[in-house]
Amino acid sequence: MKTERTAKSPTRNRRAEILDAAADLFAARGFHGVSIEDIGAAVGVSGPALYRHFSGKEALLTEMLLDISERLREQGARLATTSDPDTAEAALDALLSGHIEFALNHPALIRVHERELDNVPDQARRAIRRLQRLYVEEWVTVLSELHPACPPARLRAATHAVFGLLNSTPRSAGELAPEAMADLLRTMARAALARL
Amino acid sequence: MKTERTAKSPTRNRRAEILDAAADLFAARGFHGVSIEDIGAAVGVSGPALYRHFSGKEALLTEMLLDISERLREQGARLATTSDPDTAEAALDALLSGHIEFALNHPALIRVHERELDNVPDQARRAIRRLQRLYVEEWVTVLSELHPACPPARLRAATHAVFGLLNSTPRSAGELAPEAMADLLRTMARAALARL
DNA sequence: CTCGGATGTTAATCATCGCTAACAGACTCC
DNA sequence: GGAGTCTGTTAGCGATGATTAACATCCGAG
Repeated sequence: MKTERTAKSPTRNRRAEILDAAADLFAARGFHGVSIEDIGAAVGVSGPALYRHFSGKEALLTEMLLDISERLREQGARLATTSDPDTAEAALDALLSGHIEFALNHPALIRVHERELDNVPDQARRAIRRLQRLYVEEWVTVLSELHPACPPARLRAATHAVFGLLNSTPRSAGELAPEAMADLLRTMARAALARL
Repeated sequence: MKTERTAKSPTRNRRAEILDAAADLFAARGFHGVSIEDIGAAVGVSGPALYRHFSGKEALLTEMLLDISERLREQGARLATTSDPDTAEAALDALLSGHIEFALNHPALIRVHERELDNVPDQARRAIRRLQRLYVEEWVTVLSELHPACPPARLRAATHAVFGLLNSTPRSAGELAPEAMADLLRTMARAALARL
């Protein structure tokens, strides 16, 4: 175990650097609108150097989307259950705040996550969709406690609609200060979900 | 003026056919993910035949986005003023219903409108943005009557957020029947905009 | 030292794509 | 019946882009 961390550390950083840069580029111009050269240039290396870290462009996107979906799902599972198990209200608030924070801190990731799922190979796409579904179900579970009479299909659609609302952040960027934006989104989402 | 209409009618249909097919393809795979060949194949002709109707791929997208933005703006201007000029409530409801109907009837157009603005040439992009801005301002004007104390920046951000909510339709397609979906979206949007 | 792996570089390959060219059938109008 | 326009077709050109190959460099371990 002697030198393991020192040897891998630079690699890890490079990978993360590449993923970050690629996320920004994909968010701005779309997967097909960005070349391997572009991504390389964004991190200061040029072109085929990326193949030392990823097996290809699709693999890069795949890892990005898997990571996002996994983080959201994990966060969802954590927030929906831990905090104050009595009130579903509290759980919903936690989910809301968590999602808003993520969307405000990582607008590029949100955008890519929303737009580029179709460009990932079949098998990985299924895995990503599964994670997304689990995250949605976390919301639906909480919501169904607040609205027992509401059919699940409607709750699911409502959840997607709220995601659309919360994920509007990257499109209205700069209009409002982050805290003001967070407050606005929380207020609107809570109201939207209050009566279903 | 003798033969003008008969000569142009088939052309017009072809153009519309191409725009429709291209909208579906762009919505599904993104502008750069669709080839001229693909679009041609979708309408039963093959490849370069499209150049008889459009000067290029970018021109096709440009016309599509200009048309959408223009339709929304026109609809916005009409609905925000005509119906019951007394109550801003009624105007907001009209805007909401109009937008929901458009989103449900043209999910592909909504998706393209949301995603592909960056792929249109500078000059046209400015024109499209102007139309979008006018449409947003229509909403902001109505909202500012309902919430006089709310700063315009917040109203603008709220409008974008509601668009995000309403435009979530293409992503949660098939979960709910169209009328049920329209009802849900209207309910949620109204609630989200009730308190700002 | 020097060997080996990790990380880059440039040059070349191969496919795809947007677009143009050259040519052909159909229809209208004189 | 032939000229002209509209709408297609196929072949080809030039550019771009993903990926691979072949070749350097650095650096830690033995």
